Amino acid sequence: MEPPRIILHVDMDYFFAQVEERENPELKNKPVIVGADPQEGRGRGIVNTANYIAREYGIRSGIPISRAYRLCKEGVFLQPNFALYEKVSERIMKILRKFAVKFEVAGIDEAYLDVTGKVKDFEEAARLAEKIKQEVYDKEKITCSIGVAPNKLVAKMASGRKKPFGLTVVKPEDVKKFLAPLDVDELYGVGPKSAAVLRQMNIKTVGDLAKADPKLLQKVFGVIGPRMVAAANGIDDSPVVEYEEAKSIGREVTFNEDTNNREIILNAIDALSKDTHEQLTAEKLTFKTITVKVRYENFETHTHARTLPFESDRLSDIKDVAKKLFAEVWNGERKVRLIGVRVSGLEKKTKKQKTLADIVV
DNA sequence: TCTGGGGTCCTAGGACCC
DNA sequence: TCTGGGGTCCTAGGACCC
Repeated sequence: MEPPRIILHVDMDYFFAQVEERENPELKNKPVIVGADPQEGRGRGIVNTANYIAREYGIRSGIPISRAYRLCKEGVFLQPNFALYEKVSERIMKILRKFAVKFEVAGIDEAYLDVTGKVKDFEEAARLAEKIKQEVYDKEKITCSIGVAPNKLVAKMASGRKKPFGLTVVKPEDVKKFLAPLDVDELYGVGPKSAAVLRQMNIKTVGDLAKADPKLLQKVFGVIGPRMVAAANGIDDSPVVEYEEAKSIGREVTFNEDTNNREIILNAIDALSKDTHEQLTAEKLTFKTITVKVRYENFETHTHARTLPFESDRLSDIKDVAKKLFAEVWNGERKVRLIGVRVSGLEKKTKKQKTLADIVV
């Protein structure tokens, strides 16, 4: 028998708002909401993070900023300062990395650490997790919560159980009884749509899902059906991986007001193409496929894509094709809420690729 | 109540090739 | 005279995650 892996999931507590509190301690006793500009209740967009005081008003990540404003007019509403959060995040990741045998960044405020072999058992892992929490706090004055478990899935589910500055350890023999009472929509990978279908099948808790017939779920959900049953049983072999190449890069904007002004939309496509191209250049990547995304005022969303007969690194290819694609789908009248540009079919740049694009054009 | 912006993975149909 | 089977690429849409 293989010894169990020991995986930590580190999750910064209410990260964006906590960084803002650290920069400006006066915020600590106030409801702080980081997200889109509320514009006195007319603003678009959503709440990114709210501190615990704001949560007492019913404010949560993901709710419309206009609703958050109505719930708490006296709150401190801040627009996200991503450059700052990224700097803080990088420093914290550097601290975390040195404790791990294998290390994986999972977004700006989360990471997985595989510490198998570095600690002898889950008791020692728990002591290590406490040490990590303390060091992050001492050096960066940011609290985080940690889940310790035999795999990433359970570690992730565990880190959110006690917050803030919490630690939850789930030993291999306790995995099933840890998961079973949770509501089915709390399982990683089960969103609102799947949860609604599961509830109709009378599968309400993760324990119910663990006992369900994988064949039946495969009929209803396809390949993710049996995977959901495995997850409900706490089974997850996915490794902690250091880094993976991006498969696509893109930018999108929601307009302040829905618009059918061609010039405004085309200017936005120019700007989005330029931003996308800058990242592409920075990462020395070429692309083959350009995709335009259009969302109308009723939230109806369409994508339209074209693949080039060659690998390109040129901004003009993104702009020209994106505009052409947009012209092909837009009737010139419908009001547009969001426009997006994305490139995929990415390859690391090599010397010789350039010539092919030059021959074709 | 009115729904951001960055992504990933899966499905399904059609074109095309052997 | 009724029209295989497998594989890959492309496109569009949808669920999900942070």
